[in-house]
Amino acid sequence: MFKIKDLLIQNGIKPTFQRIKILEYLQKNDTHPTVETIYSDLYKKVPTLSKATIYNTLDIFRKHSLVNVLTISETEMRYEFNHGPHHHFQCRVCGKIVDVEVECPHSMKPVLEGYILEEVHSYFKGVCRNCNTAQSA
Amino acid sequence: MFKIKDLLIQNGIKPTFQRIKILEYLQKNDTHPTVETIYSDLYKKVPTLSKATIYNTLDIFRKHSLVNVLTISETEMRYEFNHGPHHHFQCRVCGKIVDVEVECPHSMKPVLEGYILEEVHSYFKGVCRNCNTAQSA
DNA sequence: ATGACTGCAAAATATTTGCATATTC
DNA sequence: GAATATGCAAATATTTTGCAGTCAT
Repeated sequence: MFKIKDLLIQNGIKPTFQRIKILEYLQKNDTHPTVETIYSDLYKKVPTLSKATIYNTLDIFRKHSLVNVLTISETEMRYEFNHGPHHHFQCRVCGKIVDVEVECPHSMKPVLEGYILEEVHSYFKGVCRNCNTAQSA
Repeated sequence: MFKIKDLLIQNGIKPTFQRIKILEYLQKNDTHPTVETIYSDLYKKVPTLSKATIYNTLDIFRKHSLVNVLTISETEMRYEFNHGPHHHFQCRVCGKIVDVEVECPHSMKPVLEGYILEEVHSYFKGVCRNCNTAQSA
């Protein structure tokens, strides 16, 4: 029931109302939202919410690996609930970002001896099925 | 001798002094610079250069696939001369970005039927050899 | 009660735009 | 000479910061 709240406590993060709502939002929405989107959507339920709090909160979540930050967009950051390793595809037409499961060795280690590999990010761009079929029709 | 100039002409881009210098800079420097870095470095030789021109010029180059845009940094864009497909590694300590050759199938197609795949971006983060050995020493 | 969190507003940073001047062919 | 490119400065957009007031435990 209080999974999100417990998750915060487990990570040593004080479970305030705003933090719970923001993390809940990310868990429920796999849309990789911008800060602006999070703000607009949560504003309805949490009218006192400010963007500064969202930025601060996301930064804390990131440090605890509760959320991932995507740099896939060229103009602003996208955030997602951390539900394990996967990649992303952004549609050039509608702009939506979807998760992609890719089997990919990412065999960098043999190439770069002596390097410490900590993060692997991959993303793809193109046209999604919806926009593709819409154009063809 | 005028390879860069010819390259611009071939692409239907008017080869102005600024454009030649910017593209030359990117060809000679594989440091994946920011606009700020390009500006600081070129300012010495091209004192009249403005950042607006750099932004405009890079946008033109991008449209002609002469340069690639990297979103690997969370705060600003990085640019590189387009010398074929490869990936990137950014060091968490020194911030430098290096090219990485990775054999990776990126077998997304079987996963996302009906999608048009146009771009593949992959980047890695961690600690580079220099910073790694420096820390150990 | 106390220490941390929030919200506001201002600041900082990155990028884009409008327009007069300068440059290219 | 005509058209386009440049440079400046202002505008825009995103993210960060300082501080007074509020909230959770």
